[in-house]
Formats: sequence, C-alpha cells, structure tokens
Amino acid sequence: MIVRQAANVLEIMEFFAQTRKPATLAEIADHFGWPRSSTFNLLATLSEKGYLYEPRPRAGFYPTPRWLAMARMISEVEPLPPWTHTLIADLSAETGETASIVAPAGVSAVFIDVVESQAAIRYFATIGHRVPIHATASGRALLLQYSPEERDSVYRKIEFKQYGPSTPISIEAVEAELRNSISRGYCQSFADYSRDLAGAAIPLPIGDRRLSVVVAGPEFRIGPKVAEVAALIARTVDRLRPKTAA
Amino acid sequence: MIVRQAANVLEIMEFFAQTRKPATLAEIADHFGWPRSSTFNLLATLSEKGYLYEPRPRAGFYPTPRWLAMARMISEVEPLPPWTHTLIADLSAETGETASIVAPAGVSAVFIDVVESQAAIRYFATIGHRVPIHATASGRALLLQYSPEERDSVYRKIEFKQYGPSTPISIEAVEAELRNSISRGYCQSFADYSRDLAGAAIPLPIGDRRLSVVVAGPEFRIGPKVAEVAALIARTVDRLRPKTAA
DNA sequence: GGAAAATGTACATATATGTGAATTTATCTG
DNA sequence: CAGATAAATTCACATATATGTACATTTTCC
Repeated sequence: MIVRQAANVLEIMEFFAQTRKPATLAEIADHFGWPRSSTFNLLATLSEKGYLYEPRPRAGFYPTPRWLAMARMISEVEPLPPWTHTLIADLSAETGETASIVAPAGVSAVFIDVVESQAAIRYFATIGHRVPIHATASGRALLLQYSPEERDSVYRKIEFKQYGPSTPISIEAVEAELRNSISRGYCQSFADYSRDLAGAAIPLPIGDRRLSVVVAGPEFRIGPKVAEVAALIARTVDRLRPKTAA
Repeated sequence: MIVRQAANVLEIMEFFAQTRKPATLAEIADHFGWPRSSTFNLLATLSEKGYLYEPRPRAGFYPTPRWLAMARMISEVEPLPPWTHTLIADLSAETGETASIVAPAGVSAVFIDVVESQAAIRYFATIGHRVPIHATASGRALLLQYSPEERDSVYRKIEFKQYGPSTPISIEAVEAELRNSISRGYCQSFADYSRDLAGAAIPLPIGDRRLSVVVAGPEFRIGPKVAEVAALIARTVDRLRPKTAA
C-alpha cells in the first residue's frame, strides 16, 4: 500500500526542485489537481515543521535550507569514495553515454550516482532512479554478488513482467542470463526493461557494499560496441580503484 | 490540521540524520512506537519513490543521495549571499553566543542559517527552527520591515499566548514594543518566548527579501550587554555588507 | 473606489487509510 | 538440522483523515 500523503510530500519537494521558485497554495493545488483544503493542510504541516517558509510576503511558499542541512547530515555517512565519481565521469566522457553507480533496494536497483551523457539523444537517469533488478544490466551485476539463497529470496518477490521482447520472465531465464554474464565477463541488457535502451555493467563491491557500474544509452549507439564498452569499464575501474585492500 | 503521514516522512528523515546509519523496519517502528504494518507501508512508499534503499543485505534502509540532489536544486536558487554566513560566524565568534539569519513564515520566524555558540550553556537552535514572530527579537526585526497594513494582517492570525512574564499579549503591546525598538535602534527580547532566553536583533533587508540577524543566548550572559551586542551586530553588518546598492 | 475574482481558512462528514491479528519468511540456537 | 524465535508481509475492517462546501479575506480590474 502506498502512503498517499507521504508521496505527496516528495512530490511537492520535487515540484520545487523543478520550478525553483516560490509557489502559492493555489498554484500548488492546481498543479497537482489537489483540493485547496488538502493542499492547505499539507503546506501547513510542512511549514509547522520548519520545512517551508514564505521568502517574501504574498509570494507563496518555498523550502527552507533545512532540507539541505538534513540531506547533508544523511549523506556525510559512508559517502561513496571520490574515485567512484571520477569513474563514471571518465566513463561518460569517453563513451559519450550516461554512466551510473547502482545499489540494490529489494527487487529494484537504485541509481546512487549519475553522470549524464551530453548527447541530444541519451539515457535520461537521475539519482534515485529505480529499475527492476533482474531486467537490467546494472541490476544483474548486483545479483551476481548475491549468494544463491539470497537470490532466491529476491526472486520470490519479483513480479515478472514482459517489459520488452527480451525481458527474462522466469527465475530460470534470469539465472541463465547470469551464467552468460559470468562467462562473458560483464552484464548486458538490450531493451530488457526500457525500449531502445541498452547497457553494459559490471559488479563493483566496495567494502561490504554491493554496488555496480553501468554505462547505458540508446541501443543503436551502444549495441555495436557493448563488449568494447564493458572492457573500458573494467579497465577504468582497474585504473582508478585504490590498490590497497579490496 | 496536521497531516500525519507527511509529518512522519520528516520524522523518519530526521531520525536518519541523527543516527546516521541504516535502520531496519523493526528498529524504526520501535523507535517511533509505530505499528510495524504502518511502518512497512511508509518505508515501502519512500523506497518506491527512490528515497530509500538497502545499502547492504538485511541491514535495513537508508536514504539515497536523492535527498541531497533535491535539496541542492532547491537551495541553489537565491542562496543567501555568502557574507551573511560570515556575518553570523563572526558574531558568534565575537560574542560566544548563537547567531542566526531569520526569515518570516506567516506568524512565525524561521531560522534559515545558524552558527551555534560553543558554550556549554547555549541557545540551541537549528536551521528550520520556528519561533513566534511577535514574541522574539528576531521576529520583531522582521515586523519592522512590514507596512502597518501587512502587520495588521499578521496580527489577526496570531494566537496571543503568555509564553513568559514579558510576552506581549495584545496587538497594542506588540506595536508599543516595535516603537521602543525603533527609538532604541534594535530589537530585544528577554524571555518573551523562551524561559531564560534573551536576544538582540536588527532588520537585514537583502534585495526584496525581509530578513533579520539575531544574537541570542542565556539571559544572564546576554542581559547585561544587549546594547553592546546590538551595536556589534550593526557594526559587523556595516563592515561585511557590500557597499554597492542595497 | 467599489465590485468581482481569486486566494486562503474552518469544519462536518463520507470514505480512503492505518492498523491489529494472522500468515509467511528469515534467523538464531542447541 | 530441527524447532523456536523474531522479522517482514498481507488483509479485512473500524476509524482517523482528506475533502466538499461555506465563509473570510485579499487582490485585481474597471
């Protein structure tokens, strides 16, 4: 069950992150199609808690810097080592595609750092983006780091859907693809989840965290050179990852 | 009316900002005294939206860097000019007390930047902290920048409460204090709102934004030297504020 | 300067939602 | 490796909650 008002908080914040300017109650209510009275309650709650204020009279609400302060607190812990950002920055620069660091979240894989391609046609992904763990290169690079039992427990929660022609729609199909990935030396995906989207990924264990790196873009650009891209990823990781310990 | 689940989202994030480590469903539920099933729904919603993930298997949830990305977006707009932070940093260093930049939010004043005192006994305030606009030095320094009509409209929404012995409990009392502040050259408050708390504040208009600076601390330390502190604030603003235009 | 339009606020009520109990899944212990 | 214990999910139902309606206030426009 989805908690509506919790989701609404996030939506409001995303709204402000997009528009980047104060908005009145009426504007917000209209934008989302919410009743004024409900919007009123939500804004009042957020204000009450110190997360919204009124920068100038009658110009509406805007988030306080408290969000930033809180987010900084949260993200200071176990930040990714700096070289991982260099990694995806380099990969994106060299391939011209979008590169990301990905972490597990139940049956999904979450993008926790992203450097976007500069190309006009590109894979558009942002931090926080979620994709099915079994139907993407990045997700499978995570699954490779699981024990068979752990994978089983994930599989049982997956709702297998035919996202595209090549989506694996059974446990056995996923396991088969994982075996292929091992012998191939990297994970790949061709429109398994998103139409026209292809990617290459490899596991990226850091400490006891199970992460993966992925380079993804339109099938017609990535397709012909997956192997090449995968090799580049591996080389770049080798170059940047500190040699001391794992 | 307060929107419970909206508030809960904020509480969860504050919880993570404090503990700074992943937490399981059970831990979170116990911490807040929430039913597990409700906690489950909330966590599922936040995960679904890409704001929580599971850094390592079975170790529970933690916020994704998406919070940081969003907060950065939001705060990049009209950030406070850098000299305002220098201002409160200097004030806090010189007085040994907590110094803040404050903005209006309806009948409240919100702390939008804070440098805390290092003293053992100190005014504990964080970004996002809210205080009644009429019963605090910082708030009254905001009201001074309003037109009489605007003040009226604020007054009508205020619930006058006797927070302390000297709290102004009528419109006339507030207006009188504002007149005093003008002739005095600064705003002050002695336990008008919080017991033992005293402060000195002056208006700090920046562009068309109505802000104020306040230095606050325990009454016994601030009390004897309010005038001195107020003069210091004024001098420091003079020194740091760029001379070009207002 | 006055009327109309837009915005913000309060409240009772129907209903969407949170929750207790039951069920399943994972983890620990001897 | 059972059996026990704890954690995570599911689900039906009572109730806390979102909203329609009405009212107040502010702003706009003529």
